Amino acid sequence: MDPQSLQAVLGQAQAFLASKGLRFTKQREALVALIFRNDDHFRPEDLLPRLAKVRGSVSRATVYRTISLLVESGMLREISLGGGERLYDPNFLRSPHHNHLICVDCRKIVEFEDPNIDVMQNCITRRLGFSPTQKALRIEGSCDRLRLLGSCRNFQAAKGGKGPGKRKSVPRRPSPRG
Amino acid sequence: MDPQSLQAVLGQAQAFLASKGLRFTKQREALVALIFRNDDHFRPEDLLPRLAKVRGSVSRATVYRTISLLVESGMLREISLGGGERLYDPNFLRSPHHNHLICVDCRKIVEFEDPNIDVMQNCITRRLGFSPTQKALRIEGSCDRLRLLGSCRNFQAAKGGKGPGKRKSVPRRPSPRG
DNA sequence: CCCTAAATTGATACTGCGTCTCAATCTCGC
DNA sequence: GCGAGATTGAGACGCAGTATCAATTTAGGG
Repeated sequence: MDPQSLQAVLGQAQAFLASKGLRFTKQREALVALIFRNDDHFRPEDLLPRLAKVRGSVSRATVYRTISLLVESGMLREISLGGGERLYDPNFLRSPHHNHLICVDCRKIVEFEDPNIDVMQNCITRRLGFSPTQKALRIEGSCDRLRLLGSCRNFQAAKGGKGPGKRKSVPRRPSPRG
Repeated sequence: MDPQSLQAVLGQAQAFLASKGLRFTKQREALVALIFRNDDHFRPEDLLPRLAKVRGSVSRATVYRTISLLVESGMLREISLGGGERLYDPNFLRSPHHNHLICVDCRKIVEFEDPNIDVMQNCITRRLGFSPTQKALRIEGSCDRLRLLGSCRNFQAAKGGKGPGKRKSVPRRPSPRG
């Protein structure tokens, strides 16, 4: 995200907090800046070490509290992969209608927009007596074509690789087949 | 599930295990019977107390291990709600193509089938270079109409209500707004 | 600038869910 | 009955997230 947009996002967060009589503290500012600096989906736990590098760290409790506020403000949304894993997605500000396609094997996530599926989603939702919320449609698939090109499992490995000590390769897969 | 179908399911489980050189033990049989006796989505932890009533209990580790096997066999599927909550769905044997609509407020789940959305799901999946897996399409909505009729939050309350001591009303909702 | 009320923070304890370990037990085929 | 290998259960363990609470920070009034 370019610096100008980031400023706008910081302003939006500040405005939201102000509207609720809450404060725009240094910790919250640091978190918002970190979250919206790039487009990555993230886990709250991942933010801790990254914060430590930037400023004098922010406590875990504050991270979770701030994320809740951002979700409440609509600036951030939770997306849930399989396996109970949940990530947060900072890209809804730019692209409010996108959905996610997730690879069942490597958990790679691709964002997409599709007006047809939006219509259909609304249709089904209403047919079943629900109200559409413009939220969370998730499709699973297998990116085996990409895997053939070496960009699937390797994609994951590349992200976690050659980093700090703790490298847990493809963490959250049950895979009971010893 | 009628007794005859349940027999068939038990047979299917046994056959799957046999095909892998595994054993159809009393514990596994009890679990399969419990899981497929009715159509409810369930959490593994919920099975423990229910098992205790039926037979001399099965350990937690065995419950999780057996569920993994059933998922591997295709008889059971995981569905993930928001909030990191995951349930298991025993209904794919009967209705292999159904999807889930989930109420963002009360977490009520409605199953539905829709050939159009299946086609579209395949189309999008392929367009993005993935292979369809016939798995997990999840839509979120708000069942506020039902709530007006008193069957949404009350629906949850009714399920947990008037039971044992521990009644945690509408458990897994963050709801940071005091 | 000082003061007070209210919001915020961080350390820590705690919880729930799921996994791992390992010795004891069971089952199958012989 | 025997032995290899599968299975089980108890409990330790780990992780993500929540709750608690004293100490700190901030806004606003005087």
